[in-house]
This record gives sequence, structure tokens and C-alpha cells, in this order.
Amino acid sequence: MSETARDHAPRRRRADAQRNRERLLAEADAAFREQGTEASLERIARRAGVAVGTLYGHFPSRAALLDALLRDRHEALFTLGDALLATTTAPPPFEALTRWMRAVAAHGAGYTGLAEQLWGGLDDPDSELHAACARLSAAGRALTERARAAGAIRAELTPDDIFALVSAAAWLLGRHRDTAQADRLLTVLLDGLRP
Amino acid sequence: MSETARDHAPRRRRADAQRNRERLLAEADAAFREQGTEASLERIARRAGVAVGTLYGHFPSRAALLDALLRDRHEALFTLGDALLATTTAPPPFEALTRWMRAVAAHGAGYTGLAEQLWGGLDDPDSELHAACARLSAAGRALTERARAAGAIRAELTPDDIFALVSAAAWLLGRHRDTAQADRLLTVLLDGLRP
DNA sequence: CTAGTAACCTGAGGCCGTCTCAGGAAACGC
DNA sequence: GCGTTTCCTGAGACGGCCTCAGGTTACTAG
Repeated sequence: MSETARDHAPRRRRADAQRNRERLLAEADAAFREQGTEASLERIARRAGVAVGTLYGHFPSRAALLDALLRDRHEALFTLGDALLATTTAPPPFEALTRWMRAVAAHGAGYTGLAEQLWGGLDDPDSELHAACARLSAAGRALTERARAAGAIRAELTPDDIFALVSAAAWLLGRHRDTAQADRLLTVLLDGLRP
Repeated sequence: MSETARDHAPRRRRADAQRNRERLLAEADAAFREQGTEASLERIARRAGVAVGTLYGHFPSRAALLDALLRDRHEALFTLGDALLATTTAPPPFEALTRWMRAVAAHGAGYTGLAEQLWGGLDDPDSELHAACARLSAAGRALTERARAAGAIRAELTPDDIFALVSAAAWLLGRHRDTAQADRLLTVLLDGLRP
């Protein structure tokens, strides 16, 4: 957080544009935390001290806004996925899969409604969230196949099944805020994967 | 289904009102099936050949419309719950619980978005869906406690946990239409309940 | 310091949705 | 038929999404 703040935005931006972008992201994060991913974009713009059009100028859609907001968290998940798959650092297949599922479920629970958005982003190739969703899905697929090949999970489970279960868990956790319960439920779900 | 159609509406209604009510329910069912429970009420009214105000006259809120639409299905679930709890007809505790969970999950998957509505109806005492949700929840609670007392499920699981799991399953099944997958996922979930 | 330019911002306005309510229409009972 | 009660209508207030023509501002080259 210094002059390298423009990491993944090599093109110089006008100072006011940069400021507005940051305020918008901050307000969007606050609004999404409080009201979920369906929070009013108009209100977000207003609270950022900016006109609606400015918001749309920076983020053409809700998905684009989310994508920008989640960039770091997604990056961290990609890294985790790589580590869980790399031959040198990977834990046993079942543990790798469950650690992945817990991480993704926790991520999808970050905002109420995020699970739906990620689900939708996977289906819609035009969504700004599509790339991220696809990478998450690919990592999950690889981990699932490895676990399946090792006989660590029921043979009939497909990667899509795993994705569905993670989404459901994220949906649930995203509207409860009870971490103890979340843990119990994830345990039920993950134990059920075993053959 | 004949002249006894006004079962739970003892008060005579004007013929046109009765007709409109039925057309509205039919169109709402169609719309909810196609587009989920967030379908536009204006469009439903229009397709029923009626002004918006008429719809709101019959059903003050989306929840009221859903409540009317689901009345029979809820009644059937209450009956099932009673049977699963009655000492004469009840199967073993674990089977009773899982049959209940499967039935409620299937019900909540009837329309995309219904799971959220039922969840919300439980929380909001003013919702027209509240009574039905509360009864469903009570039956689930009793079945859970019985299963827990019999040592058929993990000791740490609460009735709220079960409700949450059923909701998540309903959410999932409500946006997939793959019954084979639905079965696999429910199996995972229900097997995970065991100690 | 200044002018020119490209980048950016604004907000009215079109569209659709929810929900209400005053006034009009229609069914019913006699 | 006629009065009464019940019901229906649809304009309109309000908020959300999204766009785009026109105004504004930061930067830059001189």
C-alpha cells in the first residue's frame, strides 16, 4: 500500500479517477457486508460522494464491482489451490479437498448473496466474474479427481457435485453468522463425502 | 375439487373475485416455476387479465401469494410430520428424520428462490408464511430431538442445524434440475448426520 | 504559467418494479 | 330493477438499473 497500489493497473489513471475508484470500492464493501450483494448501486455511489454514472464508468456491472472487490481474495485462493495440488506441498488427497472446500465456502460466505453471484458467474461467460469462477472451479475439479482416484471420497461424486455442495455451504454460511454452527455443518457435509 | 373448493374460506366470495383469485394463483404458479419466486407481480397480474391492484387486493404481499399457493403442499407436509412422529406409524428415528428432510428439501426446491422465502418467513413473525414455516420447523425440531435421543445422529447437532441443512439442500435443488445429482447430494448430507 | 486535449464526471431521463388509494363498476340480495 | 356491498381499476409516488450528451477537470507540452 504505497506507490505500488496500481499493481494490476499499469495504465496511469487520473488522480481523481483513482480516488473515486477507491472510495467506491470501500463503500461497496461496506454496503455488501451490511446488506448483501444486492445492495443498491445508486446508494453506494451516493455514499461515495459520486454520481451514478461515475460508478458505472468504473464498474460496468455489479459483477465487475465484485470482481474488483474480490481480486485479492481470489488471488489468495488460487495460490492455495496451487499449493494443495503441487506435489511438493500437497497434503493427502482428502485433506487437500476438504481444506479447499472450507476455504471456498468461507469465501463465498463473505457477503450474503455472494454464493449466487459466483454460481452465476460460472455459467455466464460474459460475466466479469467468469474468469475467477472458472479458475476456482478448475482447481476444485482437480482436487476432486485426485481425491476420487485415491478412493478418499465416494466414487459416484463428480466435480460438479462438489461445486454444488460448496455453493450450498457458502449460501448457508453467508446468511448465518454463527461460526460454531458453520463448523458443525461443514463437518457434516465433509464427513458425508467419504465412501 | 368441486363445490367444496372454498374449504378454508367459509365466507362467500363474489363470483368474479373467486375467478380472479384462481387465475392469479395459476399464473403465479406458472411464473414462479419459470422465473422463481422473484417473478414480477405486475406481469403475473397482467397475464391473469387483471390490474395490479386486484392482485394486491387478494394477496397483500408476495409471501401471502406464496402461502396461498403452497397451502396444500404444506398441509401434506404437516400430515407427513404427524405420521413420522405418531407412535403407531413412525419409522425408526433416523429414517423418520431423513424422510422428513428429503420431503422438506424437495418442497423448498419447488420454485427457485423458495428456500430463501421460507427461511425469511420463519424469521419474520409478520410474514404470511410465518405460521407454515413455524409448523414445519416445529416438526423438524421434534424429529431431530427424537433422533438425537436415540443416538442416531451426532450428539452436537441442534434442530437449527438440521433446519439450516435442509434449507441449503432446498436452495441447491431449487436451481439445479438434475434429480440424479440431487439424490447424490442428499445422500452425502444425510450420511454425514450419523455419529 | 497557460492553453489544449483527453479523460472523467454529472444527472436527467427511460425503463421496470413495488405498492396504494380514490373513484368507478359490477355482482348480489331482495 | 335497485340499493348496497364488494371488488376492480389504473394513475401515480417512489426507488432501483443503466445510458449518454454535455460540462468539467486533471494533466501535459510548450
